[in-house]
Amino acid sequence: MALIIGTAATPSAMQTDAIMPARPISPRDFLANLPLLRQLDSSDIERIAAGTSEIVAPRGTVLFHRGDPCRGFHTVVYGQVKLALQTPQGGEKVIELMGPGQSFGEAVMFLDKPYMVCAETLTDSMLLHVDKEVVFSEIDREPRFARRMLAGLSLRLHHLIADLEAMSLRSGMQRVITYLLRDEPYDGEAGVMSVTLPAPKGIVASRLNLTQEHFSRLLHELIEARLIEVHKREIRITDVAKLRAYKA
Amino acid sequence: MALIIGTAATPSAMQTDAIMPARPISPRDFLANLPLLRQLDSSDIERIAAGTSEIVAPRGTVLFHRGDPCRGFHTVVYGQVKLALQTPQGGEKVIELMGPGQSFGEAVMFLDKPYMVCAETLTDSMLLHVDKEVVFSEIDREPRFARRMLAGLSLRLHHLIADLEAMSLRSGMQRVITYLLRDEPYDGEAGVMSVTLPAPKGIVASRLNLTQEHFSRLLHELIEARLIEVHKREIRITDVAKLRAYKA
DNA sequence: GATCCGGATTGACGTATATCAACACTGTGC
DNA sequence: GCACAGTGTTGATATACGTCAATCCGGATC
Repeated sequence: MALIIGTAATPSAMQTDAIMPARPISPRDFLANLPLLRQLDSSDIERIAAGTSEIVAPRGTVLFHRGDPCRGFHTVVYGQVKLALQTPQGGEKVIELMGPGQSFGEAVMFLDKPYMVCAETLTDSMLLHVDKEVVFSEIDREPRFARRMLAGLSLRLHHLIADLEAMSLRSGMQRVITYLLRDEPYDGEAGVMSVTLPAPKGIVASRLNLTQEHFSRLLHELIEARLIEVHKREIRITDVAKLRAYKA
Repeated sequence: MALIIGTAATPSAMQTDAIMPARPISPRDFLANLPLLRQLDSSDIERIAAGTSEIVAPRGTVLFHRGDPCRGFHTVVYGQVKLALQTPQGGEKVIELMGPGQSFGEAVMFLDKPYMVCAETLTDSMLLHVDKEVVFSEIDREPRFARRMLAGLSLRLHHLIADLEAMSLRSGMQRVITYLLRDEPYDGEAGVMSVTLPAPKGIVASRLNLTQEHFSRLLHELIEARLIEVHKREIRITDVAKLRAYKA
């Protein structure tokens, strides 16, 4: 049953509300199925599990603030976590939404700097926290793990650059469209599809660097143009190709 | 003499025009003094040097385009390289300016994806290119190297998030000010200081996500407010504390 | 049902920043 | 000295977006 949770990694497949597994799974099983740790042998997993602690966090829990020191990395078992930047004036900008199977905080772990972002649960959640010490010693012990870690960080960097690109040289409308289409193969003939926003519209808007109001208007422009239909967080795309081409 | 080149790593210390060392240095010496590779023993350096090639590139050379496959990473010996995103419509956004001692392209190396950015020399430059194969085998051989690499990528990620933050929740003016003050200790009593823009104003503007025109206007607003003086690329800051506080 | 609440929408308005176009400066080659 | 190219400035105008404030809607709660 660990598989059910361990593999639901794509954002669009993320459940909106926290779902407890029918039977509780062991941290060990969960760790062993993480992309980062798969293909390590069980003695390695055992060592890592020794440095791992469970965190049960109700909705609205702040896991860490900007400025807190970093003692390891987190991974989501179930629930959803928002990573966000905050301004002194109380504004906030969502960097990323993390769901089951995803992990965060690896990068700061390797630096002697405090967190830059703040992490808060959006739903009741459970996470695992892996101490940096066991990560470091595992890197020394197992080069394959180091390579996985390197690949993981690289991927994060890649996404961050994609975001930077989106924000600096694409319009709000273009950002919305590519967000809706993000895990759609470019030549997919599908025509129609459906996506579910992983969080309230205000949060998604911030993730896209828009105000809630502007996001709302953009969606309605797309509805107006008969390209999508919106019910609550469910968005039906009636013509993928036309949507992709809209004002592009 | 390798030290002279190998240590000039901070952007503000970067020379505007390419300066050839009085005596040419060996790639080996240069590699050995790179932050990434320091404290590796000479046999390691030797192996890496074996996978390294020299690149002499006159101003305006495109080292790689977006979409090109990645065969290793680059490091600047002398000169200056611009990393930029490009829009289909011919627009471009400078991500980073790289000077002597800095390296780029490590992240893509670990992914099976093509470059997202384009790299072009802004001055006559010389670089070293290190093949990914020797990097991978060195990771397997020497965990300290893996950790350095991890730290390097993490730092890059950290900067990228700082950029994202600047672009999404700071005004153009604030971006200019923090750019000017970027390697100034926060409690520095210095009062006055002087920085030299590493590239033509249009390039720096793009780096800050501004148009050249807007950048020009912002600088003139600061001149008007008697906070800075500008001669060509040289900027004298007459009151660091006041500048930092300006419209903050 | 009445009330309340968070989330979402809608409208009127303001503004930071881009765009377009003209021009000024500075050095270089002839 | 003159032409020229690269760079930077300045002004007029446009616009994509944010801000503020007034609802509105659907679901809990009593």
